[in-house]
Amino acid sequence: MDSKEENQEVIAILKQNFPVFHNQDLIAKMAKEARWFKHEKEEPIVEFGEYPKWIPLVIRGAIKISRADDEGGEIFLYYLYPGQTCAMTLNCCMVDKPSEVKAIAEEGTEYLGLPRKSLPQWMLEFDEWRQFTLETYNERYENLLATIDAIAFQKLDERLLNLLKDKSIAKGTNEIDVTHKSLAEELHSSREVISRLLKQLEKIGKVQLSRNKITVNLD
Amino acid sequence: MDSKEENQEVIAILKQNFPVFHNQDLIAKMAKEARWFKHEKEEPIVEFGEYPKWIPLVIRGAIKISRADDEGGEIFLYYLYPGQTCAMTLNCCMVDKPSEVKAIAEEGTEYLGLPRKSLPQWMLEFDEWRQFTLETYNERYENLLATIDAIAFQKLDERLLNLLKDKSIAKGTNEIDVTHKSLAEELHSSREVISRLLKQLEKIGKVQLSRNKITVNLD
DNA sequence: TTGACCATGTGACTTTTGTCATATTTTTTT
DNA sequence: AAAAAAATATGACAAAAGTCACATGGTCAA
Repeated sequence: MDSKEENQEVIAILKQNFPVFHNQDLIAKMAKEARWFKHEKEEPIVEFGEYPKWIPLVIRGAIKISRADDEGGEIFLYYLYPGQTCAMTLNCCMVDKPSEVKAIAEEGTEYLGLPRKSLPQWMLEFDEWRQFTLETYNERYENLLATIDAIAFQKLDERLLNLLKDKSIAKGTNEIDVTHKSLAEELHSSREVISRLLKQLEKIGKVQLSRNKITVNLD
Repeated sequence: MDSKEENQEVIAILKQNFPVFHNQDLIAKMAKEARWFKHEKEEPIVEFGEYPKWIPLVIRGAIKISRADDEGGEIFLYYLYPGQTCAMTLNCCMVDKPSEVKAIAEEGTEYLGLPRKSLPQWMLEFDEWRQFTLETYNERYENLLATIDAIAFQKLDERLLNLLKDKSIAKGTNEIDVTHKSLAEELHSSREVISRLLKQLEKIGKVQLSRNKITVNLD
């Protein structure tokens, strides 16, 4: 396939996953300057403190965004799904500052990376791009508020069940491959506690447990 | 004082508090269209679910932003100080949606309200305004991350002390007029627990307690 | 000044969560 | 196959935070 055909395909994929964009000129520029990224499951995409150079337009899979503290503590924030991008990265790219969050591919994930140097120009030139930027900020702001609600107002068992439901959505199946240990890390809790709560959830029929796998009952 | 002189004064105050803005044209438009707001201590500025019509450029005092859940629960998010504006309001005004947070004057507070209808035009016209918008989003995003860090990683006594220090900064004095009850609400805890923790903090010399007043020792 | 209403203090107890120790089972490595 | 590593289970206990009950003392209005 020659480069022109390839470009046509990128444009098609962009249009399919980001129907927000209509402006042909903008779409052409995005397709032309974008680089294609693939990440395997569990692969780190952006580390805490790293300077992102590409804004990810998610095409397939899900990206897990989480926050880390000084002593290896971690807490899950939210997922990025196809059709979305990351406000944090957007911001980092606009002002060239290090990321305050960590991004990991939750599943096999593909995204189009837009180079940061193009942003200022697009910001000036395209109303659609400004609109997209604002909506992205807005969505992430809401995600963070939802996270705060969860930590401040919910008990651990409730948060655990919600996390499992989130993962089920992120993976597109109710069979989730996780260990109790990794769940504990994402909720900033301890393995034993999570094991116990999972047992309780199993007892009341919300989940089924097996080794390295949890099946969520979506009602 | 005639309206032209008054306008000159607004311009001076704007420049003084928001040195980010240099563009005379933008400053003139802001001054012309802004409305002046004053709020007494404890006065509500924006309720949860309300549609804000004015973007506040804080001139004096401090605005407390907090989040509420369905059952009257509440949690403090952050303060807005002179020279700042509210990303949430900015967003609400851009897309005309209800506020997801609550704003209350922590002290006697004054701000310039910019009418939402002017935003789209300024966004197109002024590079400085775009820049200011982005920086505002960025700051609020960082505030929320800091809040999440606090709730997820810190214990209640640490959060309590930090809240008192924040208030001390917001009020510009280390003598704070608060009741244990209101502190408990802001931290989404209970009055008795806060009373006990305050006693402990007093014992180790971090604060002095008296009725309706707490003196913070800043070291 | 008397009673109503706050704000605060405190003991006793519960719930939730975290920690430690130890056991069992499965998987992987050698 | 034996040893090591990883995942899970579980009891006992500790710490953090929440709840209930009740006491005390200040403030303010009638």
